[in-house]
Amino acid sequence: MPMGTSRTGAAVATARKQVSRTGRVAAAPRMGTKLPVNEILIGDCIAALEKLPAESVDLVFADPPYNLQLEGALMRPDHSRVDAVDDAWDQFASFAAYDAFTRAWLLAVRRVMKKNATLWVIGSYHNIFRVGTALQDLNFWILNDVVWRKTNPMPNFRGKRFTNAHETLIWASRSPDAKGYTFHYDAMKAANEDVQMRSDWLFPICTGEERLKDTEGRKVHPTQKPEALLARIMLASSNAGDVVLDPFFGSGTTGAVAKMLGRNFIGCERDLTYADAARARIAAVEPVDPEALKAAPEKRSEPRIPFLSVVEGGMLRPGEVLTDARGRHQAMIRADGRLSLGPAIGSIHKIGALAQGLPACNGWTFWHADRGGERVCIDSFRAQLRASMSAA
Amino acid sequence: MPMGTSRTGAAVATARKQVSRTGRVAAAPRMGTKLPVNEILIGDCIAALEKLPAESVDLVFADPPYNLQLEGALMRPDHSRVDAVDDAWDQFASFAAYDAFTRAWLLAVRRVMKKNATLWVIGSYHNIFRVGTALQDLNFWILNDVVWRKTNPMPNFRGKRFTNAHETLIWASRSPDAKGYTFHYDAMKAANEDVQMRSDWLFPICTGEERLKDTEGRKVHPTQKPEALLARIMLASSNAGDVVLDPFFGSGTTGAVAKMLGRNFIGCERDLTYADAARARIAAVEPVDPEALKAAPEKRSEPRIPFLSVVEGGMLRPGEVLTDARGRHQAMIRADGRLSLGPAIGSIHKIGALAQGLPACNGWTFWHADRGGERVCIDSFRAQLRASMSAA
DNA sequence: GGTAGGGTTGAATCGGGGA
DNA sequence: ATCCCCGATTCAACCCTAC
Repeated sequence: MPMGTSRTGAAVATARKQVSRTGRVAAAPRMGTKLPVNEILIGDCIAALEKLPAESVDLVFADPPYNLQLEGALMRPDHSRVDAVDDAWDQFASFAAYDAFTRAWLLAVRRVMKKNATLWVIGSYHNIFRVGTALQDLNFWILNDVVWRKTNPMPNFRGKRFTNAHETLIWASRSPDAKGYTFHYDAMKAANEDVQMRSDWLFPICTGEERLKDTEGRKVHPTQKPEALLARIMLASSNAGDVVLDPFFGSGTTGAVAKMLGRNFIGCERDLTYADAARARIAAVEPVDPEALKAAPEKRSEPRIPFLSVVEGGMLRPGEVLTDARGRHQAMIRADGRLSLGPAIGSIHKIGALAQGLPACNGWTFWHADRGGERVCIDSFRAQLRASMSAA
Repeated sequence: MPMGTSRTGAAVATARKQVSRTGRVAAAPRMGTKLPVNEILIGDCIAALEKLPAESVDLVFADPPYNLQLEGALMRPDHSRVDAVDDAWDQFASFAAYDAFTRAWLLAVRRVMKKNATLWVIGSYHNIFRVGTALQDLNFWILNDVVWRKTNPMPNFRGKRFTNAHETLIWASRSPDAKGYTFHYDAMKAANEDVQMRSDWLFPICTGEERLKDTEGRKVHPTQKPEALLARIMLASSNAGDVVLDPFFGSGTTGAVAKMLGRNFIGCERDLTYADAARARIAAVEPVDPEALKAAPEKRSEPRIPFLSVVEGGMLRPGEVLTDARGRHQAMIRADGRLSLGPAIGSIHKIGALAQGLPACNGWTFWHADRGGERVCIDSFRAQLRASMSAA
C-alpha cells in the first residue's frame, strides 16, 4: 500500500466467480482476494485491475485520454499561447491503437464490475464516438448519453467552428439484462425542481479554489473535472458505502467526491505527481452530512435567447422591416438573424446603435415590428419564446 | 422525373473528375452528367447517389434510420428477425450490419460532396457513436458535435433513466485538409447576442401546425425534424444558391427549409408515402425575400487597404504620432506608410508587435490616433476609405 | 513555396486601487 | 470596511489569402 494513502473506510469484498458474457478468454478470477478501498493503485489501470477480485465495484467513472489530435500551437487573438494538453498520455498512433486501448481497459473494468454496476465515461467528439462504439461492441448496454454543458467554455479562437461548449458522458450498464442497477430517480427529480432530471446538465468548468495548483501556481492536471459533475453522478447512480472505481484517477476528483458523499473509492493512476496531489487533496476533504445534499437544487441560468431563434421560430419573418418605437428608423431582418440598414449588416444591437449614432443599444427594446397596425416590441417575442422554452 | 415534383429553381451542374482521396476504388465518375435539383429521387439512397455526378453538392444533411430491428437493411441475410437483445452474437451481428450500412451510405455521399462541402448527421445514443466512428474511419474530419436540446422532450415513463432530452449532430468536412468549408461565423455570432454560437442549441420538437398529418390526423413521419434546426444548419454552413443533399429525405424538412432559404435541394427517399407528403409540403413553401438572403461581406475577403493609402488619403499625416489604446506605446508615421519606433522601421503590424514584444500584431486595431482628445483606432480610417471606395 | 498580412476570445477568478 | 471597477489570467485545441 502506497505511503500516505488515507483509508477513510476500509472495506473488504470477496470475489465471486466471473462469468464471461463475451466469449472472450478472461483472466482467472481471484477467489477470496481482498478489495483495497480508498487507495490509489499506482500503475497502468489494466494491470492494476487484474489484481482486484471480479465483480467487486458498484460504480465506475472513467475519464480516459481524449486522443486530441493537435497539430501546431493555438494562439489567442492577443497572441498568448493556449496551454495545450500535449502530455504523452494523450498521444496515440492511430484510431486503431486508441480502439485497442479502449477495449482493453473496458474489459478490465467490466471484470471487476458487479452484475448491476454501471459505468460512466466522459469524452469529447475526438474520442467519445469510439468509446460508445466499443461499449456497444463489448455488450455493455447504454442507458443514457448525458451532455455536460459548460457555463464558461473556452472560446473558439479561430472563428471557424462553433464554440465547443460541452462534453459528453455515456452511462452504461454491464450488460443488456442487468436491470437492477442503481438510479435514484426521485432524488434527481427532487433536485430538478420536481421535474425529471434531463440528459443535459449545466456546470461551470473547474477553476478557482477547486482547481489544484502546484507550488508555482500552475495547474496540477490539465483536465481536472468539477466536483459538482461527480457529485451528480454518484448521487444519481450509487449508494452510500458503495465502491466507486476510477481507472484514470488523475487529480482525484472521484476520490474527493466519494469521500465527501460517504462512498469508497478505488483509483488507478500511473503518474506519481498526480497521485500525490490527489492523496493530499482527498485527505483534506470533510465528509458531509448526506442529508444536506438531498435537495441540492440544479443551478439554473436565464437562457440566452439568440435573436436568430425568434426568426427561426417563425415569430418574425426574414425580409420583414423593423422600426423603432416612433417609426423614425428602419432596418430589414435578414434570414441569418442579422439586420441590414443600407449597406450595414449586424446584430440587432449593433444596427440599433448605428441607427441612432450611439455607441451601444439594446436591440431587444429598441426595435419593433408591425402587428395589425400596432408597433410591437421584439422583446415580447423573446418573452414568448422564453416562456415556451422554460421547460428546458 | 417523379410526378408532382416541384422545380423551384432548375439548375444543372457538370461533373468534374473525381479524385479518390481514400485509395478506395470508386464508381467511375459520370462526366457531363446533369445534376437534378429540387427533386426527390425515389429509391435507396446508395443507388440514387451513384447516378449523380461526383463532387456536385455543397452541403449534406442526413437523418439516418437507427431503429436496428425494423429497418430492412438491418435484417439478417436470411431475413430472419434479429431478436433477443441479450444475445451477444445477435447484438454484434446487428451492429455489424448497421456499420456496413453506415459506411455504404457515407461513401456514396462522400463521392457527390464537393471538396469543401460539409456533412451533418443527426442521431441518438443508439446510433450516433457508430456514425461518428465510421466518419473518422472514412477520413471525414469532425468539426463539431452539436447538441440539440429539446424544450419539450418525451418524458421517461419508467423512471429508470434520465429523460432523453437531446439529440446529437455531428458536423464534419470531407477530409482533414479541406479547410475552405463554409461557416458563417459573423452571422452566427451577430445572431447570438454578439457572442459566439455554441455547440448546444435549444429548439422545441416538431409539433402543431408544422407537424405533417395524414387525412386521419396521424403523423406522417415518426421523426420529423423541426424546420428551425435545419434553418440553423443551412444558415451556418451554406450559401444561397447552394445544393443541399438529404439522403434520408423523409417528410422533406430539408427541402422545405432549402426552398425557404433560397437553397436547392436533392432528396432521396424509398417510401412513396413520405415522398408524396414531402412534395406537397415543399410546393406550399413561400421562399423568403431574396433581399433578406443577400450575401454579407465577409471580413476575411474584403479588399485589402494598404496603410499607405490611409496616409495618402490625408486621414493621417506623416510625422503624426500613433499610440496604443492606453497610450503606453508610441510610434511615428513615416511618409512611406511605415512606422518608426526608435531606430526600428516597419509596417504597422511589425512595429506593433515590436512595441509589445509579441510575435505578431494586427496594427489596424492596435494603433490609435488623437482626434480632439479622443483616441481613435486607425481601423476606423480604413473603414471610411473602404466605404468611399465601394461607393465609387 | 515561403513569407507576411489579417483575421480570430467568453465567463470567471483574483488582486489592487479608488470611491 | 465595503463595494466596484479595471486589468491580468485561464479554460480537454481551432486558419486563410495574397503576393
